[in-house]
Amino acid sequence: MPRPLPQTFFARECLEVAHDLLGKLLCAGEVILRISEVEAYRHPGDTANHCRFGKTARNAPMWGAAGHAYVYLCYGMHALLNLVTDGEGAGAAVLIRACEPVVGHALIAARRNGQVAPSSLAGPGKVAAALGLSVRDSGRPLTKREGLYVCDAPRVDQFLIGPRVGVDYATPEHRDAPWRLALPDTRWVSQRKTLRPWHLDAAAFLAAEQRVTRAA
DNA sequence: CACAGGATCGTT
DNA sequence: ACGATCCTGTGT
Repeated sequence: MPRPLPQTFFARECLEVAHDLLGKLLCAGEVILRISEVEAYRHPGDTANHCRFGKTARNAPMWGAAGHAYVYLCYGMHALLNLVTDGEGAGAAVLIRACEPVVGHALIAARRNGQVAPSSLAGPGKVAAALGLSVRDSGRPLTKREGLYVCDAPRVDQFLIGPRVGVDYATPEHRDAPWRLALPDTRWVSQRKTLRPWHLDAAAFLAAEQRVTRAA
């Protein structure tokens, strides 16, 4: 049986963790999903970040230690799953936007209108629904062999990048930042049109974007 | 396949 | 008021 990734995996810079999460396995009870699309919500200076106005009851888990879930309700009806990164007090997390089904198709279908197709797992609200998560799960640790946890899988070198979805309220710099990452060659992604291939290696991408962070 | 519109509620 | 959204219906 797979073993949960340790807290040290999550306790790194948000965008680096976001890239590393592509292809990893998300496990919750009888369901296992392969992560195919993520978004990085970085330091509090990121004006798209829920932590941009400081600590509140809702976003408290995001300000805590890495390796915990931050689940919140969007548009009054959708639970969205984030994995907290960086160090305590950073206020950074990775939003899980899409996954491929691996194990538990019947249960996934039952939670997703009876269907398991790309359109039923591409979108952050759909992923949380397929995993059976709700806002009650916010703040739970990701490092125990129970509840929700992440298992290792090979790191991907080829990936797509693009702007994050639905953050028009942020400053232009953060609205346009390519902090949305996805697997190439999979149908299990949302909003593919605004994604483009990154042709250099991952280290070059991370180095360029870390520079943006430091300048901000 | 692309778009428009409604659902629905915690947070600010 | 307003979302880090989804589903359904309509029209190509």
